Amino acid sequence: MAVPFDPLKLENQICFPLYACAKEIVKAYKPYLDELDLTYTQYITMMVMWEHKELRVKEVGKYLYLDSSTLTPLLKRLEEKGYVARRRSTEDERDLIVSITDAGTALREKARTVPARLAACVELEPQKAAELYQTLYQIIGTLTKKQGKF
Amino acid sequence: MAVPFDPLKLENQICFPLYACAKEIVKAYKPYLDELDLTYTQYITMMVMWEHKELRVKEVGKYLYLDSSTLTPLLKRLEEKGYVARRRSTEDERDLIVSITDAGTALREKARTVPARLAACVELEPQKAAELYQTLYQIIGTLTKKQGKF
DNA sequence: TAATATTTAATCTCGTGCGATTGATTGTAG
DNA sequence: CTACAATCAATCGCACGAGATTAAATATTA
Repeated sequence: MAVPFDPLKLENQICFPLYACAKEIVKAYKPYLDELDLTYTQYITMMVMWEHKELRVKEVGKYLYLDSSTLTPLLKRLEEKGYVARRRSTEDERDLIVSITDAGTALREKARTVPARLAACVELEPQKAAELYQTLYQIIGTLTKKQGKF
Repeated sequence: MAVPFDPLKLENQICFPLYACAKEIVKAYKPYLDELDLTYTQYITMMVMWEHKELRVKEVGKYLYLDSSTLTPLLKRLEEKGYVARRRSTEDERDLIVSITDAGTALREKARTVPARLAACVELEPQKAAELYQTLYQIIGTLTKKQGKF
């Protein structure tokens, strides 16, 4: 008896393992990020700030696929921790400029070992990691093109 | 000049595209799930209920990698919508048994076209989808084994 | 220039998610 | 049998994340 393929079964979903995997990875980061007093979203925000030093909220959002409703409170928390500074642009008062502080730059040193420690947790072969990376960005590209905004 | 590989750059992360991709996919589901008056998490919960008809909260959580702090309010919302029923087990009063209702079963018909419509959005080649599926479950397996609970 | 449209960060509401705790129930060991 | 441990769902606090709206500033157009 052939069992018909059921597209509404959880095990036949491609999106569910993606959703679950993302959650489990964020969970895996937690012990390492706790040492830095950062959540995962704050961590990737700091990554963007470490690289660019100074960005408008809009630009941070473009890198992270997040909008101001998420970023505004998050950046305020990072400001409270002393890792970033927030000020209005003088050229265009609509823009809020986020810049890295010395403490923020210093935090980068503490974070240096995080990627390797996380990678050790995930134990993914380089070949598969590369394929995964390519496929994920392909999907992101397809979806964000359709949804506009990015 | 060789540019040194920087593991703290966003573009060198494997976890970030996973996180971003999961979010974009949930966003892509939205228009289709709006028709069913379900969020994504409610949708996958219904998927589990369509398949198993009756489960303890603990078991639902085992399938979805969620615990009662997320599921209890979510299941109450599904109960309000009339898609599931909640009752205490008589054999073990600690267990709460979730069961699908007729309205919940009927909803499955309305949901039938969702997977195909979403797949059309994502536009992923079957070969890549299969690899992605395998890799994601491999990672989930590695992480959940380490983190216990599952 | 004056009215209108656009852009931007911020705010509000709702629904997850997670860690930690609580309280009730059941299982277990002395 | 009784103290103790384990197992549940539920609750609480906090931090996202998205959609919708707001208010201010800037750009565009009539």
